[in-house]
Amino acid sequence: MNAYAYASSDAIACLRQAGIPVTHQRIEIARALFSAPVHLSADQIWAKVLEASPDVSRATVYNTLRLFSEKRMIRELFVDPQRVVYDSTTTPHHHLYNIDTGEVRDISDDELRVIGEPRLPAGLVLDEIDVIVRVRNRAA
Amino acid sequence: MNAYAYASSDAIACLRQAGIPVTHQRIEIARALFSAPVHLSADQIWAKVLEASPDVSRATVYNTLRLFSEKRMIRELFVDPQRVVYDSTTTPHHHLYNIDTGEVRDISDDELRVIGEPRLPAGLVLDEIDVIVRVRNRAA
DNA sequence: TTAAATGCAAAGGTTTTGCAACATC
DNA sequence: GATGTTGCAAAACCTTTGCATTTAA
Repeated sequence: MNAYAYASSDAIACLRQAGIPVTHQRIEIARALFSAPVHLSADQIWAKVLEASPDVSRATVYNTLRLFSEKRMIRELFVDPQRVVYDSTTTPHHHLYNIDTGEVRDISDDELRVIGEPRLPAGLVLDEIDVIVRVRNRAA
Repeated sequence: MNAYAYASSDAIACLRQAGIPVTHQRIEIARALFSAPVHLSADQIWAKVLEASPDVSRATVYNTLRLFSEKRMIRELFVDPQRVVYDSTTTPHHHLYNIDTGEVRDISDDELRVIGEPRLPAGLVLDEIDVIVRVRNRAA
């Protein structure tokens, strides 16, 4: 047992609901993500997982994060071209990205709202709308 | 001379206005970008440049695109984690990204509007707001 | 002439992949 | 026992960097 607020049993239920076969590694990755709202890179999540369970490989973390994204358990953020950030919150909201520090913060859906319906060309289906507010530290 | 609608003299004027020293390579890269509105990756732009001028290196294209972005002559789009797309249009607008094909299209500013002012934490300055509408081909 | 830009090739970092070993049901 | 998952290491990918050479003003 470790100090996570999110228990293994919760993770197992979550995986089952998503239709993902349960494994020890997937449980630990889910716990690293869902114990609290996080915005982390794959390697940061790997580091967190290793603290609780040293026998999880980097490749498994990368592949599992992709799987979780496909199942809509988490959201991929492309804030920086060289590193994907995973967001453990999937309810609709937007993001504030600090270019100087790399920090990602959530913006609530009612603080910033997207108005209008994009005319989708025929044969296309909406997947999601990403709004990223990029900020810098004062004095660029 | 080649078939570009955007002449070398236009490119030279554009570079001078941005405060960038004029070189043969930068002229060709500007012509590849500004002859028509484009959404292209660095390698795609390199390929276009090579058609007109075979003596431009890949590194110069990458470095020049970063320079142009810093000078706000073009805009960097992070639609996909493994490839930056450069947008030759800098007036405010949003983007439609086809996940299946990789295609990027512009959405006019009045078709989709962002309402609200994000509360910026003290010491932070707004850089820009990116709105990316992600779509798929029907039947995922 | 002199500072700056370029080209080449190598390094850098993140992510994916192939295949044997393993765990789960 | 059968199918799917994992681990390892290597490969793949895009992008940046160091340094000698060349170019532009």
